[in-house]
Amino acid sequence: MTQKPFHHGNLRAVLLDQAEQTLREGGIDALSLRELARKAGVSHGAPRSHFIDRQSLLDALAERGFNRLADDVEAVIASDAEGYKQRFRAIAISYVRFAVTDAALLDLMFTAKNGDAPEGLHAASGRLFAAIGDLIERSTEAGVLKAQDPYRLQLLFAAVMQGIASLVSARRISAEDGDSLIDDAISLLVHE
Amino acid sequence: MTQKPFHHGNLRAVLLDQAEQTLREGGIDALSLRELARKAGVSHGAPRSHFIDRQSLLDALAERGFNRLADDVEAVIASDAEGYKQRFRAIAISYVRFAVTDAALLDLMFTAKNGDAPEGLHAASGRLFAAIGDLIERSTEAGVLKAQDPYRLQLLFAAVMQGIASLVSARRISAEDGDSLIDDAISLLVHE
DNA sequence: CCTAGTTTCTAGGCAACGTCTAGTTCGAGA
DNA sequence: TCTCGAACTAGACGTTGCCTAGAAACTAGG
Repeated sequence: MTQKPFHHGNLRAVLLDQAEQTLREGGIDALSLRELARKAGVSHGAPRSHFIDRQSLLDALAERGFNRLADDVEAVIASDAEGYKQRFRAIAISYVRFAVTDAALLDLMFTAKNGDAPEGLHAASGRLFAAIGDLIERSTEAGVLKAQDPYRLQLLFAAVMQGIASLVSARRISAEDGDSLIDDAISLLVHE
Repeated sequence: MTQKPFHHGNLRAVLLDQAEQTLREGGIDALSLRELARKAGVSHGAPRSHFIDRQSLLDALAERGFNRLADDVEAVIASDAEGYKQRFRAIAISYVRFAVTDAALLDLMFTAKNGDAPEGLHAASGRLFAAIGDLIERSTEAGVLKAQDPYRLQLLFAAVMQGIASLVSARRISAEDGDSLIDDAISLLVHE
């Protein structure tokens, strides 16, 4: 019978995983540091060694979310197999799927904190937008975009995705309608 | 010297106004029922007569938000003076301005509660989307829209606005960039 | 191997909050 | 005028985030 070691050794990662799960099941109101500690089998003060604040935990969660989304987008871009239109579509679908399965986390990611975001979070969100910008740039060179200014188009694409995700996440439209909207939007933005 | 009456008489409205103000200044984390009661000069249990829950207060706030936005949109539609493009633009600008000044409230409005929303809230959000749908319909008859299915176009327009508002509200883009994005988006959707 | 220093975790305490309940005050209708 | 329900008070309970002192365990440098 192995006895519980004093040092957990992996607490930070465990807390983040559990927090993400809780966020998925019960939303942000269900997320409490003490409850997280309880589930991890540590004392209520233990999380403080890894997250000075509740907000600091939320920031770390948002950062992970951005990185996961950026990974998806970069993977799509890296797969040169399909055409540009298909790649835009794949990105948008990833985005909406994320919005469906992790609505509360997406909220967290796009809720402006008072003042400024910590460095890691800012970098992670930058990764996502840079990846989108990259695809836009390549598409511009390929001449398949219906607009001129790449930066503004990048913002517009991000806005459309974020908007669809927001409506789906708020249950205002179904995930299927979300997919239809993606097709509509991409048809307006990209010709192939 | 008039003595403080036992019955406040207007407590519900006062609480809502103060809550909206607090939301504007400190975000949702700064919103507490007890603090609201303190500012209103009533006991900490008084709000319970009007809002059984904290969530019930938030729902009421979201409902007011939707109604205010719907009022704006309906007012724009009612003013037949300008062309359709200008009216779409005016609506979108109202939307983004709302997102800037009441970011936390907009978050509240588009955050899916677990389960279903109360009747009043659902009706209020329906008003907003119906108003937008109305303008879309009229524009379709006038033949100034670049897409076919009115319902999907309504959703797309809503998604674009919500997306721009979301990015602005999250401070990811400036309000000025938001206005530029509106022009870009409307150019794609409407010709005149 | 051992020891000093640092990180991780425990344990206890504090103020604030949401919620519940019993009882009080007021106003409006029979 | 009486009654009854709505609005409000006051006190309590459990939970939370945050703080602090100190114990435990890992990590280097000798």
